[in-house]
Amino acid sequence: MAVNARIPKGTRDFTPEVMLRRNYIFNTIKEVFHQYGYLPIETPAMENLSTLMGKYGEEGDRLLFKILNSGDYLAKADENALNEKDSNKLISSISEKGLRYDLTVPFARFVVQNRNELSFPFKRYQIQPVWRADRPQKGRYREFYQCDVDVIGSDSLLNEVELIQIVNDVYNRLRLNACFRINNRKILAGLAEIAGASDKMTDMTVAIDKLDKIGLDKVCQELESKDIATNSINKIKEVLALEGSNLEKLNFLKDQFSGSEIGLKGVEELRSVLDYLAPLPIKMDLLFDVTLARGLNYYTGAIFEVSAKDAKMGSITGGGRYDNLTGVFGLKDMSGVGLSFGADRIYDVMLQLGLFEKITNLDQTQLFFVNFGEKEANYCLQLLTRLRNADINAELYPDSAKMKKQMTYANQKNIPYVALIGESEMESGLISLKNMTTGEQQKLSLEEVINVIKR
RNA sequence: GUAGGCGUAGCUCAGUUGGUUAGAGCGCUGGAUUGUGGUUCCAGAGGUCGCCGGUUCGACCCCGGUCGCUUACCCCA
Repeated sequence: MAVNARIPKGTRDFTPEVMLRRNYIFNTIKEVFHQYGYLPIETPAMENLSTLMGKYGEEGDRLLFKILNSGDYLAKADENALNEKDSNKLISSISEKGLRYDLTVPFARFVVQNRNELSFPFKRYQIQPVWRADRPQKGRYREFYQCDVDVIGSDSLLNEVELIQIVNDVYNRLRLNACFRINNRKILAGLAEIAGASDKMTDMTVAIDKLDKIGLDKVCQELESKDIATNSINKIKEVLALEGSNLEKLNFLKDQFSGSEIGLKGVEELRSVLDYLAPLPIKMDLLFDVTLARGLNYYTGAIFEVSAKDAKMGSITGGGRYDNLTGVFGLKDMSGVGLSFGADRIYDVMLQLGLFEKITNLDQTQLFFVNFGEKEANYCLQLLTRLRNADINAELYPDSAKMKKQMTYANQKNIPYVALIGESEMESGLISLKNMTTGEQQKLSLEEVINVIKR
């Protein structure tokens, strides 16, 4: 009985065709990162569960993939938990490792562990898969890639500015129209403060984050259900109704926050960032959005979220500033800011918008040699070496199969040129070169072939 | 964890108020074309209708269960 050839739910295989496109995205992102002085790191797929647990909230713990201990793990299992069938209690005695849930927490662990090797501010990027055990749906996978870029060890707002420029550059290069929304956790804290609901800040942000999805009435309902006072809700409503330009909104909030130090700080931070950016060429929309909250609790300053303007998809990039991410690992006063590009969603959006069609991919085979037989194949090997030395991707069909079969192969691989070398070509020293797009064919010397393909 | 939708050829899907031989397009294989792919024409292969059980003279169709996929909610890239 054959084993079912399947992969786990929410995971994917990537064919060569898909990988060429994915690499185009990854390479574009990397090039921009390099331009701004960020360098790559990698961390292991698995971390100790103690590193991961408790960093993403209760929901996050549930969504962590845990790795069963090696060996006879049941021998050391907590017997009480086992008898009571209490999974949560059992975990710590049978599993001590888990797959990473994002790249930010492993990065914080990395910074603390390697602090003596690093020079600060430390600018790194990291492009690796992460895993989440939630239910897959549109644009959501159980294994997906994040492209994180962070700078840690500097609280300068120039870092925020730089990251916004990076996002702008990446989406310009990918020809994707982006809408960059920005807010500041301190503004949300200020809002909670002037509404007299400071203790309910998390509930408040979670609720108002849903404004564009469920509408104002439902948001107020949710606020009520969280025991937030009616006059607080009215105050919050007033701010949510805010319209106008980014600066108009900031000015309005400045007045509102006269009694909130933290709120004013948030307004000033955001204003500085926008002031820095004003004279710079930013093509994407840049929108101050008071309703932007973002779930992760470790953000303390700016928060960002980017969506594609022409496609229906969740956010394709997100991030923010965190003042104390390394604190839990014993390193205080390390402010950092960063964001993460969701490569899989970017891919889905670009596919949806047909943006891959214009990309000519240089990674593919450029010249294909038909195999006419033993003698001819031997002759081709010499030519292939010279072509590859001239930086031309070239291959020879391994069997002297029927011409039709070989041509079909070249066609399906989308190879633009085919070389035919039989007896007459070997005698003349020329190559019959067929252009697979136009169907034209001519006899050329090797040098001429190189020139035609390089053109 | 909650709630919907869908499982028929390699892929995308049609189908029958339950009736004997289950269809299309694309793809695949062969031929027209033994030194020419893509286009065109001709021919062909390929399905226990997800699985198990029930109702029925008879089930791809109806019912129950089960597995798988998918969408939305929570949450999130």
